[in-house]
Amino acid sequence: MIKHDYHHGNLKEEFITIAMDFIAKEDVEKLTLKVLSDATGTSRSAIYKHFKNKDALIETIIEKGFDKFDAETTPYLKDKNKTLIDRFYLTGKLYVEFAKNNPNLYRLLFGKKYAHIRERLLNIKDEDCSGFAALKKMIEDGQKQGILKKEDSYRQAIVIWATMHGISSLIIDGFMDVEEIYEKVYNTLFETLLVGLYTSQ
Amino acid sequence: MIKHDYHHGNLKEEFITIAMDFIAKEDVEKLTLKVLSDATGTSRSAIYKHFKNKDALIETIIEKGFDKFDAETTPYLKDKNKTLIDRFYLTGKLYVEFAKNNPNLYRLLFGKKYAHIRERLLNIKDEDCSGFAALKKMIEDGQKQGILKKEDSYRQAIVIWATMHGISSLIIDGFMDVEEIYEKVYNTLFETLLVGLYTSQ
DNA sequence: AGTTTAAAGTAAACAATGTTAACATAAGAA
DNA sequence: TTCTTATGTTAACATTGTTTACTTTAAACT
Repeated sequence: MIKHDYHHGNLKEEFITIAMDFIAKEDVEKLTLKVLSDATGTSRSAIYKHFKNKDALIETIIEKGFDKFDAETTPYLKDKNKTLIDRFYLTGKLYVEFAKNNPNLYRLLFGKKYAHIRERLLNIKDEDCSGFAALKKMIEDGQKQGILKKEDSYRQAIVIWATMHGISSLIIDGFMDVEEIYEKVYNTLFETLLVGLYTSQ
Repeated sequence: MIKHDYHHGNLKEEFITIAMDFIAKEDVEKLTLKVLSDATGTSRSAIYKHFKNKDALIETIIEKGFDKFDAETTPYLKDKNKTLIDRFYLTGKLYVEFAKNNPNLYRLLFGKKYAHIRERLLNIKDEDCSGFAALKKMIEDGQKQGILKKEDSYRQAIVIWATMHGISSLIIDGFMDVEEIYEKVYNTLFETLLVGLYTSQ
């Protein structure tokens, strides 16, 4: 008598957990429905009782991913015990380290492939777009304190973000021997950015 | 009597042309062998007489892509009629505009998906890696002229590249309303970069 | 010219992919 | 107990890249 184990219990949660764990190790491209069914001991189509389709699972992963991203990169953003410059420096470092430690997830969150899903979930221009909004506020604080040039804070935020995104992408997409030069490059980059945003006011 | 049109003539070249044209419009993910066979009026397996497999075609596309990239982004690099700063400014702009005008190709060249192929074709650290090597030389010129800080030119080149790559990626991967703010963002970014690389020497 | 050979095409089959439809089982409410 | 619904399964589909065996044609060699 074959035991079929119908009614698995918490299969939906298990799919999500397995998918997150998988992406921690391998690219999202390799995450197939077979991977999920094998890992749960179910059939390839079982997932359709819990998600409309594969994209709906990916959407959940992206949501969870942004939660993780926010949790890991924002702790210093509002830390009143640190100077503004330290907060910039440390937050930027957390950003790049998040990408380094979670390359597949970072690409999933910020890449093109699932942009149509991401766009449904967040908009940079929204007030409640936590990370970016907090960065903008920090910049405005810096302007008031006379540390940063009084320019359009949205543009300045984009410039900072673009720089961090650029170095993160180059690292995780295989353009550098990361371990050797990462620290030095980050410091050069941060100094460049800070000085550039500061002077000539 | 069915005319089979055996021996197409220059099928290999046609495959390459069609693939390049396709990528000019749609993402490389959507470039299937069926697209190629339909466009040439051949069968899906015809391509295997001209390329070992699909990756081999992609490799050719990547080679051609880098040729195009170099041709379109390097003209000002060695232009003796312009100041160094103008050369920086204009080259950076050509870089971002290449990405804007060829988003799918840019992603193919600089993304992760085909990094294993790209790595066989070029290495940033090589002397003959035209674009990056030329940038480094330009930076060293700038240092001699006292325009740029005397730091490790490799690191400075990475910082400049990362910044351009970052803004390009954000634009083509759907994080901005490009047309509205592109010019202003680029200028803020360039100024930041230049001032940052200049001062505190 | 006639024959041979190799290049360059085809068609048919494979396994893997996401997805759907029809069916089966188990759990809980009536 | 019976009915309903949630949650599984199996089988089938079209599409993907790829391989194998076969076919046609062009060119090379007597």
